[in-house]
Amino acid sequence: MHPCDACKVRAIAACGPLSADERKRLTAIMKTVTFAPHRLIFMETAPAASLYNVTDGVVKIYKMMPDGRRQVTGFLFPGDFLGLIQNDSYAYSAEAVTETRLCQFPRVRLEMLLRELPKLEQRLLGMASHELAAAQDQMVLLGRKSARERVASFLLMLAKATERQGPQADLIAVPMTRSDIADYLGLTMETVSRSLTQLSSENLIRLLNEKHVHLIDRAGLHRISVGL
Amino acid sequence: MHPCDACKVRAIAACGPLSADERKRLTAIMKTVTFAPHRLIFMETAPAASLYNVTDGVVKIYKMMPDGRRQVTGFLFPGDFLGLIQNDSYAYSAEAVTETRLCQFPRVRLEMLLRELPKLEQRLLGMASHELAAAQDQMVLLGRKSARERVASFLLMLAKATERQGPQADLIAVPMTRSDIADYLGLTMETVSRSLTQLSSENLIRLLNEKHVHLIDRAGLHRISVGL
DNA sequence: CGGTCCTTTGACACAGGTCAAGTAATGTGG
DNA sequence: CCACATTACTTGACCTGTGTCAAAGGACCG
Repeated sequence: MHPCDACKVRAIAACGPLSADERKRLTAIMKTVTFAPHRLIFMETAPAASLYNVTDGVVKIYKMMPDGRRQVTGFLFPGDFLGLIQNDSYAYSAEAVTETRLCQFPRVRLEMLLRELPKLEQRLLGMASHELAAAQDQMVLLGRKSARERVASFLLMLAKATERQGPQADLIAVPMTRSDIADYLGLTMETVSRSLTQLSSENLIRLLNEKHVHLIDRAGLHRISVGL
Repeated sequence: MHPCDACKVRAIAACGPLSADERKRLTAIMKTVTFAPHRLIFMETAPAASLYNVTDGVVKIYKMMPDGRRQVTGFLFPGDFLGLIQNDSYAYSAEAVTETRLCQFPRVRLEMLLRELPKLEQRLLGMASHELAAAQDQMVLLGRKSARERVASFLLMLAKATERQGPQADLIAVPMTRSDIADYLGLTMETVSRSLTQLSSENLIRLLNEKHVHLIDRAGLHRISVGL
C-alpha cells in the first residue's frame, strides 16, 4: 500500500457513506500533500484552486484586518474540510498548526464530479449547515461571553475534537500557541494565560505543561462555559 | 392573482434560475404566512418543521444564554432563507422585526423534492457557503473591532441590504431597536447610541430620527469599518 | 551554555459596561 | 385632540474587565 493511500481512505471516509464506484471516482481526482508547522496552506483572496480535507494534524484558518489585527475563525482537525470560497477566491487564510497531511481536490474536477454525484453534494450541504451552526455558537462566544467563559468553552471544544479521533481522554493536547488561542477567542495572549491560571487555581484544570492540559472537572467547565 | 401569489413568485426567484417544471413543483409545497412586529416565528430547540424564505419585512435571528444574554446572529431581508437546523431542531430563534411576510416550505416535502432536483440542492449549497463567509466576517467584527468600527460596519451592511431591494440610497431605514443592534454587535445599547452620536458629530452620518439615518460619507464609514 | 521564543505575571490605563437621570417618541383612553 | 403612561433612546458619572506595556521566568535549540 502506497503511504498516501491510508490518508486518501480517511479523506473518502470523511465524505460519508459512498458506493464503491463513487469512492473510486473521488480517489481518482485527489492528491495528498503535507505541510510543516507554521507553513501557509493558502492565503485569503488567492484564487481558490482546491478544496482540502485534513487527514492528519491541526490547521488554523483566519482572517486579517489591514492593520494586522487577526481573527482565527476556526481550528480544523482530521476529517474537516477547508477551502470555502467567495467569488473564486479563498475566504480566509489557512496555516498548518502541527505537521499536517491534507487531501487535495482540484476544484473544477470536483465540481464536475458533484454534478454527477448528488449524494456527495447533499453531504457537503450537510457539512456546511453544521459549520454554520458552529459559527453561530462562536458568535455567542465572541459577542457575549467573558474571558473565563471563552477559555472554558475553548477547552471543551478541544476535548470534543480530540475525542472525535480517539477515546474519551481528560488529558488533552493543546498544539496551538497562546496567541492563536487569543486570536480565536477575541482576547489577548495575556488574558488567555491569566484565565488558564485562574481555572487551574480553582482546580477545574491542571496545566501539565504549556501544550498539555488535564481536565479535572468537566461538568464545572461546562457550567462556566454556558454562563451558569 | 391571489394576494399570496406575488410573494410566492418572489420566494421562487430567491431560489435562483429554475425550469418551469421545477418552479411549479416548488410552488406546490409552499405556503405564505405573515407576522406582526415582535412576533416569534420559531424558537431555538423547537422541532424544525419548516424552512422559510423572507419575502417582505425584516427578521432577526438570535441565540440566548441561560442567564438571558442574547446574541443576534443575523438580520434577514427579503430573499433570505431561514430555518437552519441541528439534529431536527432549529439552531436559533427567529423574530419579526417589522411586519413580515414569509414563504414556508415544509421540511420533509422540501427534502423529498431536493432529492429529485439537484439544481436546487446546488443552489442551497451556494447560499450556505455565502452565509458561512458572512459569518466569518461577523467573527472578525465581534472578536477584533472597536465599537465605532462595529457600528460603521453595521450601517454599511444595512445600506447593502437596502440596495439589494431598491436603488442606491443614502437615506436608510433602521427598523430594529438599539438593543437589537447592540445584541448583534456584541455591545450595549448605550455604546451603540454613543457611537452613532459620535459618527454623527464627525459628519459621517446624520441621524434624521431614531429609525432613519442619512449616510453622508460612505467612503469614510468604509475606512472606519475596516480599521484604517 | 547563550540565544531565541513562548509564556506567565505584575502594574497601570482605558474602552466599554453599569447605573441613573432626563428626554423624546409612541400609544391609549377619555 | 389632548393628558397621561409607556417605551425607546440619549447623555452623564462612575466602575471594571480586559488590554497594554514591561519584566522575568522557562523551554528549546544550535
